[in-house]
Amino acid sequence: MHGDFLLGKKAAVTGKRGLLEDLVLNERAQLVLNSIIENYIQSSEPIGSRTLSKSIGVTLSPATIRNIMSDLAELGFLIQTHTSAGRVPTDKAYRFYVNSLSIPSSVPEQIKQKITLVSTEQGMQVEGILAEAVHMLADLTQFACVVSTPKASVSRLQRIELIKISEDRILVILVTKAGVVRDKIIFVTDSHSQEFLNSVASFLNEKFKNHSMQEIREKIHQYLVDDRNRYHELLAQAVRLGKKAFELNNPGEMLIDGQMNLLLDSHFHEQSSVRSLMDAFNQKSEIMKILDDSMNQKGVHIFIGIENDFEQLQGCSLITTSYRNNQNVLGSIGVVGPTSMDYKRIISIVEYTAKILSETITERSYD
Amino acid sequence: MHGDFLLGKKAAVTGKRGLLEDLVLNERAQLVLNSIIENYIQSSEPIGSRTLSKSIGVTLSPATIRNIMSDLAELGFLIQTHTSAGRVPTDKAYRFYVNSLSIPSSVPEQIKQKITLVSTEQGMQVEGILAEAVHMLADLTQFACVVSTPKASVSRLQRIELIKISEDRILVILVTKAGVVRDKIIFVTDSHSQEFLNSVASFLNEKFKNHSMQEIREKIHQYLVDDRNRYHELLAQAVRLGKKAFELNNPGEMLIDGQMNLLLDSHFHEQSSVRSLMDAFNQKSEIMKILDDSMNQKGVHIFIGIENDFEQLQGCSLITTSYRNNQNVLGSIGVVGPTSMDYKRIISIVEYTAKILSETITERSYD
DNA sequence: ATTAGCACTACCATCTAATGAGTGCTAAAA
DNA sequence: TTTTAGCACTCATTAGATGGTAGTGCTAAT
Repeated sequence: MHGDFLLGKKAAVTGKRGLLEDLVLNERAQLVLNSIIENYIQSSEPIGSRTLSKSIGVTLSPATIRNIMSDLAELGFLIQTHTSAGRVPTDKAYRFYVNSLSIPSSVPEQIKQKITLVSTEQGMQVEGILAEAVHMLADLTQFACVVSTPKASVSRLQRIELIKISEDRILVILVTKAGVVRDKIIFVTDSHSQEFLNSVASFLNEKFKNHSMQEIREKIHQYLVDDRNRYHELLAQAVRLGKKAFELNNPGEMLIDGQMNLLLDSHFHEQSSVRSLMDAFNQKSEIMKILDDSMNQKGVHIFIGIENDFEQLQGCSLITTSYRNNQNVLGSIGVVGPTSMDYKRIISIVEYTAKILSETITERSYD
Repeated sequence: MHGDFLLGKKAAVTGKRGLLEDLVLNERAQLVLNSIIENYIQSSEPIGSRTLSKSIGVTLSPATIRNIMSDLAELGFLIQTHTSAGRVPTDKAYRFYVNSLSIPSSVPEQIKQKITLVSTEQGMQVEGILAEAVHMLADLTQFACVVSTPKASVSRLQRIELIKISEDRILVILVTKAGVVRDKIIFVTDSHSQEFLNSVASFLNEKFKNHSMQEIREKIHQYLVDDRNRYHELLAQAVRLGKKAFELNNPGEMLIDGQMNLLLDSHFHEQSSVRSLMDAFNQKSEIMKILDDSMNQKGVHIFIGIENDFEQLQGCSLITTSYRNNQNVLGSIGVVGPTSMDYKRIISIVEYTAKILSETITERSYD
């Protein structure tokens, strides 16, 4: 309870780091900081000492709060837009705040009811379900939302079909266990009859059903290097066509929804930042990278402002988590919003949405 | 020839000052009007008599121009934002202007080079090509662009595949001649072996290949009402499954790109109009209707502001045209921008893009 | 250690010209 | 009769000036 001014002193002594690890001081400073953050999340306006002294639970005079704020500012948790303005939390502050959110807050029943995927009823495919999920998420959060489609490499084969289109073109249709249908055209130098393609397809189906694309590619590679297989006509052709058919050519798609929400959001009304942000969405690759990374780790991932490696996203925060079926992690879904978003709320919504999405997709999986 | 000299006609009818009835003056009024429009398209700022007197080719004093402008205003071609402001063209003026563009202006070589669809190289499908086309169009025009995917009803069957997913689910894959692959799941009450499904599929393929979906649906209907077919086991099942498989369940999709362009466009910076415009895009159905209509008529279609039946689009202009393969008109592609868009330029770009798109898709068609 | 008081800062909304681009009208010139 | 010059007028936009307000930092008293 005592030693409030130790805040600054201790900061100096400990090199401004051990400060908030100190229990006593920590509690009050933390209270003030969290209070500022939550106020700011609500109002989006700089918080002054007077305002805070009223809204905060404990009775602290504005002057006291000013002292604490001053220290917090010195530690880089708060900044002022100008000399006589209130304080605004920095990215560092949000990080601190988010870390302190130990118990994941539950989603209000009212919101839960909104998070349902109706697409199941129709004969809709995975892509459609994802589109619906990301749309719903955008609607609920009023931010931009992204979802990566299931990675081809991890998904396992349900069925392959080869359809002769012309003398040199074959349409390949891959159906994965996760319920994704992919089609692409491969070009061949020598013509095959549809009957022959059928036997190749059934050979491939037999050999590779239930294997992941990654595995299949590896096995095909083995066949290819094994010289003995040359003399088995069907096998040789199957391997040759299979190589092309399973070649990784779909780089993993990403669906975006709610970009407008950001444009209409007051936090992004500085023209320049909006432009580059939209470019970031158009480019896709960088955001894909983030989604891919978050696929491989459990739980919710939070990237706040400057923490983003991708420069154009350094003005926003990202909240992502993975979705899965009962077998594999398939992809990630996430929200892109201002750094001053309501983390508690958004995190819980993203989490819950991913859960529902996972359940829905599991239902639809072909196992 | 649209020689509708609205100007002259109306002037004659109203006996307006005798000024604009005269052919010579008429020409001059037209010159002034077109000059105002083209100036405004460039600058987006109200055009005053002094400015115009300088920029216009003919030497006319500001005072004279004021007189002409005053008349044009009275005829509803121009309005003033406030008493002492310059004049701004109305929708009626744009319509007049567009009608007077008799010779379709050609696309500059520089732009032509930009309008190429690279997707052909990869084994990309029609949907991908459309996405690329609409993206390119959005990039080039800096407006929002839409394209409708090929209508299922007119496209002809290349191949159908039935894949057993579970006891009660069958994955149907339809490949059309236009190169579109559609998949959907149908639910059945009694289980079939994959072998049986194969025979059903090959039966359907044999019977219906090259027929349009519309025709197929009709034929199936005939089979259904013909009682005799009940006793042919395969036929009966084929018809039953075929009915579900060919059921029109994809309402025709639409791809949108470049919505942001509108949001960043100064003409749409009044919050309210932006909102409703974006809602219009989200709704899709109304815009689809416009695209569908324009599919059935040749050439480029232009809808200026108030001419749009759809209220939320009455603040913009639409320019659409159809694309096709060598057999059928497949869909439409279009641009949505401010009424003050550079019609000459946009029209020619839309036209040329559709041409390239048609060529690309024709190449990829399975004929 | 906390707080009250005070001087100070900077933003913000409001008001007031001053400016300037534009008009309409009239009367003179072509 | 048509065109133009001239003039009075309108109204948006801009730049200063002003008072109010929300905030700070510092100091001295509690």
